[in-house]
Amino acid sequence: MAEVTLRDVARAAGCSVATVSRVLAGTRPVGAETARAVREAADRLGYRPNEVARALRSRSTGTVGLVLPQITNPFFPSLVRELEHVLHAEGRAVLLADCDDDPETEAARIGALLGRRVDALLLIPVDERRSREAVAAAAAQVPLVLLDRGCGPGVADSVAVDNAAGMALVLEHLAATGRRRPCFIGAAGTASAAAERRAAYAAGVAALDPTAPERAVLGEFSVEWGRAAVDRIWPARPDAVVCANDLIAAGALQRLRQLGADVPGEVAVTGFDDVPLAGLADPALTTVRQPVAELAAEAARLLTRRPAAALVPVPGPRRPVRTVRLAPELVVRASSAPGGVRVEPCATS
Amino acid sequence: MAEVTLRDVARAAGCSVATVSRVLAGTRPVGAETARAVREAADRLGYRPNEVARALRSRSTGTVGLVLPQITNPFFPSLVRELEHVLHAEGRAVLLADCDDDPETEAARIGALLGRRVDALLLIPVDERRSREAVAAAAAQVPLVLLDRGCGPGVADSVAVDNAAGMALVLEHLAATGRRRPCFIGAAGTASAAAERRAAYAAGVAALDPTAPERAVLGEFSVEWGRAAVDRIWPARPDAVVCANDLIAAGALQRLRQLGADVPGEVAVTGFDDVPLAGLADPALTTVRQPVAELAAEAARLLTRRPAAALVPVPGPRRPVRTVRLAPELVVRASSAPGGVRVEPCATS
DNA sequence: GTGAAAGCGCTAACAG
DNA sequence: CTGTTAGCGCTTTCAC
Repeated sequence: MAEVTLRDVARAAGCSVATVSRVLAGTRPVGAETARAVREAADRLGYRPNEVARALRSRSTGTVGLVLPQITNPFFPSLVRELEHVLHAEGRAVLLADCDDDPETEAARIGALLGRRVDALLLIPVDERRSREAVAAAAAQVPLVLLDRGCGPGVADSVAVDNAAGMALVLEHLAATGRRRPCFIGAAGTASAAAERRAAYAAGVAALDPTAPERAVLGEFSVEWGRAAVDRIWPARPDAVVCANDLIAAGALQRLRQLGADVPGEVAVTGFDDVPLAGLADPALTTVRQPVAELAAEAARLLTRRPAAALVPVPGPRRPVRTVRLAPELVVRASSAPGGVRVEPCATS
Repeated sequence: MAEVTLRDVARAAGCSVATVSRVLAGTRPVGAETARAVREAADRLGYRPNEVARALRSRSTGTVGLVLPQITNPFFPSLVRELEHVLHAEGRAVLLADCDDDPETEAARIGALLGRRVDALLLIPVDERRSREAVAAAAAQVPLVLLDRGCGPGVADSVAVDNAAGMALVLEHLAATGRRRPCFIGAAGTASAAAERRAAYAAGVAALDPTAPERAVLGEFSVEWGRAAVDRIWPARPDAVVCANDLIAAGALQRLRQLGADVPGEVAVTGFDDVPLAGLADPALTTVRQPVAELAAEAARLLTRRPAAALVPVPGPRRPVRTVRLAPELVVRASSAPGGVRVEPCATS
C-alpha cells in the first residue's frame, strides 16, 4: 500500500489536515469528539507521521549526532548504551559516527551530521588539540556537549568524571590498606583523562608522604604499555601499582604474573574506568567506576537546556560554557585486597 | 548567519535553483561555465545541502537503521564499527538503536526508525522467535538484512558466519594436536549461534570418533556459565574444553585455573568469536575469528542491491530470501598449544 | 542546456 | 475550536 499521509487521515476523519496535525502533535486544543474521530481514523489506516516532512517544516529533526573516537574502546559501549536509552526516551534518535581515532575523519563525520541537520551533537573528541577547530565550528551551529574528554578551555559544555576525585579514592584506599610505596603507570599527552589522572596521582602521593620519591612512568592507554611499564618499575619493588586506566592495569597484571609477583600479597594493582574486562582479570581488578548512567543523563540535560545557537550572532559576551564533573566510585576487588578482606565478586561479564 | 539555501547560491551564481541543484547533484549535464560559477558561489557562501529537504523530495533519507540487542555485548562493537565505516563510505548515515535485549523495546525501536524513514534496516535480532513478528513486518516496508543471528526461515536476507565451519576448524585443530577426549560447553536455546555451534560440535565429534561418548553441557553465553560448567565436566578429565563462545571460555579458563588444572598442558580450552577479551585471557585463548569486515561489507551489499519494497504488493511468488554464510578463521593461541609450538602473540586489544 | 513551476508531507500563521 | 493558506529546501517534470 502507498504511504498513508495526513490528508488521508483528514479525509477519513472528515476534517482538515491542520486539525489532524494538532490532534496528533498535541499542539493545540481540539474538540474531544473530533480528536477521537481523528485518532480512530489514524489507527485504522495505520498512519505513521513522516518525521522527515515534520523535520523540514518544524526545523527540528529530533535527532542527535553521537560522535566518538572508536566504538571498540571498551569504555564506550556502556556509555553509548546509556545515551541511546536516555535520548530515545525523549523521542530523539541517535546518529552514530565512529571516527577511527582520526581527527580528519572526525571533522568529516561532524560535517555529515550537520548536513543531516542534527538538533545537537554529543561528542567525545579524538584529540584534545587537533579536534578543537572542528568542534568549535560545530558548536557555533548546534548545541554541543563534550563527553568524557575535554577539548581545550571554553570550547563547549562538557560532562566528565572527576578524575582527581577518583585518583584520590584509589590512593586513600591503598594508604588505608597499608601500602606505602606506590608507583604510577600513566599515559602521556594532553588528553584530559591522561593529564588529570597523572596530576591527581602526583598531588595525592605528595600529600600522603611528601618525602616519597615519585615513581611514575608514562606511555599510552593500552595493554601493551601496561606490560612494558612493569619492566620499568618492578625493579624498585613498589607495593602498589596505580594505573591510569583498566587496559594498562590488565597489562600490568599479566606481566606481574609472568614475573612471579604475588598480587595482591606482594603488590596491589589498581585500574580506572571499570570496563567489563576489569572484573574478569585475574585477580579481579580494583578500579574506579565511572557513573555512566549519570554522565549520560547529565549530557542529555545539557543538550536540551542549551537553546539553539542564535541565527544571527549576538554581540556582547559569549555565554560561559558549563562544565560538569561527576564523582566516581571505588570498586575494591581482589587485586588490592589485604589478606582476608572480603571483596566484591567478579563482575558478570 | 542564517541558513544558506539553494536560492542564495542561485542568486549569487546568476542562474536558477534548478541549475544549481543539477550541478551539485550531478543529475544532468550543465554548461561548463555555469557549473564553475555555481560551484564557486556555493563554496563562497559555505552552502551545505539540507539533507532533510532533499530526503523529503527524493523519498530517500540516505539513512540506515542499525538495531542490535545490546551494544555492550563484546562481539558487537567491532561489527558496528565496520558497518559504520562501510555505510558512511557510501554517504549513508547510521541511526543506532539498542534494544536492551528486549523484544518489545526492539519492536518500538524498529517503529521509531521506520517513522524516520530509514532507507533500510540492519538488524541483529534479540530473539530467534520473539523478534520474528516485528522483523517480518519491517521487512515488508524496507530492505532489511539480518546480521549474525537468524530469525526463522524465510523472514529476511541474512548474513552470518559459518558456525559449522568454525566448529570444524576447532575440532580439526584439537585432533591434529593430539587431543582425544574433548567436551563441549554450549548454550541452550534456539538462537542460531547456539544451535548451530552445538550441532556442529556433535557432528564433528561423532565423525572424529563414533564410539566416543558425547560430553556436552548447555547453559548460556556468559562467563558465569563457563565457570559453573567446568565443575560439571572437569571430573571426567577431558583433555579439551570446546566452548560455544569466548565469554564461556573465559569463565572456564578462570575456574580451571582455580582448580589447579594445567592449561594447555593438561587440557586445552577454545572459544568462538575472537572478542578483544580472548587475546587478553591467560593463557591467551584459541578461538574462531569472525570475518567482521566481510560480514559488514556483505550486509551493506545486500542492502543496496535489494530494491525497495513495491508500494503495491505484487501478486505471485515472493522473492526468495538470500542467506550468506562467511567462512571464519581459526586463531591458535596459548590455550590450546601443544608444548613448544609457536602461537600468535597476545592480541593488542 | 536552462528556467519556471509543481509539489514531497507536514506545521504554523492567520482568519473565521 | 477549526479551516485555509503558505511555505520549509529541495528535486524533477515540462517547456523552451
